[in-house]
Amino acid sequence: MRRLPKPRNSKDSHNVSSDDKTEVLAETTAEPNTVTFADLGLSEKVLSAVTDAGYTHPTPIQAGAIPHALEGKDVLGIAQTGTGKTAAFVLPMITRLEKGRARARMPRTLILEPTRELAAQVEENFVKYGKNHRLTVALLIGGVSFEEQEKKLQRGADVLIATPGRLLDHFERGKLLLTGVETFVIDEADRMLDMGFIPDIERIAKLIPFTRQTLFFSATMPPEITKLTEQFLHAPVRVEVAKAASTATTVTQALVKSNSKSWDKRATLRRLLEAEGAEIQNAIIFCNRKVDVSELFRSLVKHGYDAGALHGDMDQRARMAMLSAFRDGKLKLLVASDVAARGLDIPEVSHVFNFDVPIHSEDYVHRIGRTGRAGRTGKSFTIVTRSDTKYLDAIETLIARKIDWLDGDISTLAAVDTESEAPRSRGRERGRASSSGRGRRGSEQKAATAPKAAEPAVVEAETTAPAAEVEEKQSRRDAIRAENAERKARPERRHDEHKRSRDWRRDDDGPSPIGFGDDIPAFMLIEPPVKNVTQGE
DNA sequence: AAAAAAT
Repeated sequence: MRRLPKPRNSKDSHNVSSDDKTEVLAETTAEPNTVTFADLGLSEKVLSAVTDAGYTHPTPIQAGAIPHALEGKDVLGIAQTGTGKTAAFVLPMITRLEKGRARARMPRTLILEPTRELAAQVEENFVKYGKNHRLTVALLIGGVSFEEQEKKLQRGADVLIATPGRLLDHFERGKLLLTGVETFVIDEADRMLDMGFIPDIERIAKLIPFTRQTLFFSATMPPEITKLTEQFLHAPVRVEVAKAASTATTVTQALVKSNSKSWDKRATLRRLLEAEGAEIQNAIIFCNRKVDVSELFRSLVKHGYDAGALHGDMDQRARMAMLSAFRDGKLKLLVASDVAARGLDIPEVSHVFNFDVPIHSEDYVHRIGRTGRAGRTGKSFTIVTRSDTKYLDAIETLIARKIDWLDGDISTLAAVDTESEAPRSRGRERGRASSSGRGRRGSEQKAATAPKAAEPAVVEAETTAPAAEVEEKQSRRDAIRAENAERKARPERRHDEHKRSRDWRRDDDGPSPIGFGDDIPAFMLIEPPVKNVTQGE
C-alpha cells in the first residue's frame, strides 16, 4: 500500500482547535487507514488516474479536504509541504472541471504559487491526475517567453497555474479575464506573505467573482494570514494536519563546528561529504546567499564532486535543467538557496547539509524537512561558526531540543588549531593538529569512510503535539532558552587565527566554467572530473 | 547577514 506523498506519523491529524468553524480531522471516529480514495467522492476518471499512480489511501489532509472541496465549499488547509497538500486540491478540482468547458481568455480555475518551481510542480500534478481528461493547463510564470502562455490563454484554459507577477502582467496586457474563475487556490500563503505578495494577491482576488470557491493553504497561521482568510474565505472548512515548528522523527540531526572563513567551511563540508561517503544517495546543500551558492558550487565541481546549483538569479532554463537532473538522479549534490527549502518535490533526499546556519529558525525546519520524507530516514548536518550561535540558539528553542555536536561544540574550536576540527572522532582530531604533511591527509581521507564514532541520536520531535505535549514542549523550550542564556554569559575563549594551513587556502576557486554563467551544471561538463583527484592536493 | 518574484 502506498500513500500519496508523505505518510507522517499518525499523530498528525490530532490537532485540536477551539475554532467553531473548524473541522478537526477526527481519527477518533475511525482507524486512519480505513479510508480509501474511493470513499471521497472523486469521479471515476480521477480515481483511475490515482489508482494508476499507485495510490490507494489518502493522507490526512486529502481525506479531510477533498470531500468538502468537491461540494464546492471553501477550505482552509493548514499543512506543511510533504503532507500531500497538492493532490488535496488538484483531485477535486479535476473532478469538478468535468462539468462545463473553458472559453477563450477565461480560465475556469486559478492557482497561485509563490515560486516558479512550485507552479511547475502543480502543473505536473494536473498532467498526472488529469490523464483521462482533456484539460488545458496554462503555466504562467516569469523567466520564460509570453508567446506560448498567450496562445494557451487564447485557446481557453481550464486551469491556470501562476506566480503573481506574471499573472498580473498578462492581465494588464489584456490577455486574460478572471471573471470566469470558479475555483481560486492560494497555496503556501505564509510564504507569499514573506515574499511580499499579499498586495498582489488581494488585487488578483478582486478580479475574481465573489461567488467563486476558494481553497486556501498555509503551513502556519500568523495574524496577517488569519486576516487574509477572513477576507477571502466564506464559511470555510478548516483542515489542519501538521505543526509548523516540528522536525520529522526520521531525520537525524547533527552540528559541525567550523571556522567562519569560507574556504574553511568548504573544507569542513568536503570532510563531511567524504565521511558520509556512499551513504549519500543525493543531498541538498543549503547556503544563505546566492553568491555563496555559486561559489560553493564551483568549488565542489572543481574538487570533482557531482554537483549542481539552484538559486533565483539563475536563468530559468538552467533552474529547470538543474532541478530535473537532480530529480532524475543525474546529479548527486544540489547546492541551493532557500528556493529549494520548501515545497519542491524532490523525493528521497538522503542528506541535507546546511553550509550556513539559516538566519530564520523556521527555515531550518523547512530545510531539513527535505530529507526523511515519506517515512524514510535522512541525515542532516549543519555547519556552525562562532557567529552563528545566536541563530543556533533560536533554532534549538524553536524545535525544543538540543542538537548533538558531531565532534565537540563550538567552544572546543578555540582550543585547537583552526584546521583541526575533524568532523568525527576526537582521537583523530588530535592527530590532525600535529600533522601538516600531505601524505598524511591522503590517508586521512580514506579513514573518513570508516564507521563514524559518534552517531547522533535520532530526533524525537513530534510532528504534531496534543495539548499535554504542547505544555511539555514549552517547558523544554524555556529550559533551552535559559541554558543558552547561561552559556552566553560565560567568557568566550579566544582562538588562534594565525595557524591556518596553506593547503586549505589553495582551495580558493579557479576559473569559472563558461556557457551557463556561474552555474554550469556539473553533469553537462564535457569531461566529468573524477572525485578525489584534486582532494589531496 | 537572505531569498523569492514582472521587466
